[in-house]
Amino acid sequence: MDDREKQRRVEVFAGHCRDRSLPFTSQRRMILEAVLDLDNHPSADQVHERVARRLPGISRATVYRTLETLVRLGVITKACHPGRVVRYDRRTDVHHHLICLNCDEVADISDEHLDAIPLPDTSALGFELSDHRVQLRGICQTCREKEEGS
Amino acid sequence: MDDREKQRRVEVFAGHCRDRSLPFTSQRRMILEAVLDLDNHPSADQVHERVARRLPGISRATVYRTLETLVRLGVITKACHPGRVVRYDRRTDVHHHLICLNCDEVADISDEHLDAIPLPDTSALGFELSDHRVQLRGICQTCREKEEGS
DNA sequence: TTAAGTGCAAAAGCTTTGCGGGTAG
DNA sequence: CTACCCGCAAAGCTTTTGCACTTAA
Repeated sequence: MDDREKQRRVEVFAGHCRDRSLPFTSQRRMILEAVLDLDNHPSADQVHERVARRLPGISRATVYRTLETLVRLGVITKACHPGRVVRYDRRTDVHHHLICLNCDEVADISDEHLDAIPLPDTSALGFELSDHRVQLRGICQTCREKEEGS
Repeated sequence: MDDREKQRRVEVFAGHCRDRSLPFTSQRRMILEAVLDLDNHPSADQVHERVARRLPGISRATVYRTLETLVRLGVITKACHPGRVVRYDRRTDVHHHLICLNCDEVADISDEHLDAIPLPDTSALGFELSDHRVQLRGICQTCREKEEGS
């Protein structure tokens, strides 16, 4: 992500903080910047590792708490995947995922046809629909190469 | 799931065991039956709790190991969701999920239009596509009622 | 000033692993 | 017989929580 877009996203977060009278701390800013730098749907620990390069004393607890705050404010999202750790996604727009059923990795993919599919009416179920994601499930290149090698 | 369908699924698993010379133990059969009984994308611990009703001595380790075996054989699947525990899905056919962004719960939904959407060509990315799922994201009825109440 | 955030350390929750004994085929 | 599974307990990871101190506004 280029610096201009990153700066814009940080400003959006700063605005949310002002609106809600929440302190805009340097830790929070750096945690958001770290998520925006990472394009691999990082776990909290991977975010912590990256932030710690710039701010060596930062606590894991702060990273865990801040990531949940960012999700609650809608600044970032959680990625849906089959694994056992929470993973975050810097993207908040409609996009889709390639999911490897062998290693559980998630990669982004954009496709305008998938963006435009007609969604069913879920109001009868009491479900308030906001948006959608398509998961394309299969085997990633890395895992295929490993299988061939073995 | 009705008993006939359950019986059929158990037979499919028994066949896989015969093909691969794997022991078809009573623990394995009861663990599969428990997953087939549960329609809420249960965690390993929820499966363990249900199996333990019929087989009080069963170990958590056996449940964890057996669920992974069932996934590897393609008898059940893992559900993709935003939470921090692994959750299993008795369904192996194409279907879709309602995902609550508030409580992370997953509910099944079937829709023939979503089943039939055109999938992009991922071969250029080295990704071998097998199938797809659509995640419909929003707020579930339970969470909406809680919000109104507060 | 003060409400909220931060760091630390301990606790809690989920999952995996090593091992001795048991069992399906 | 023999390879594989089972139960147990301990270890390993990820995430949450309580508390004293610090800080943004």
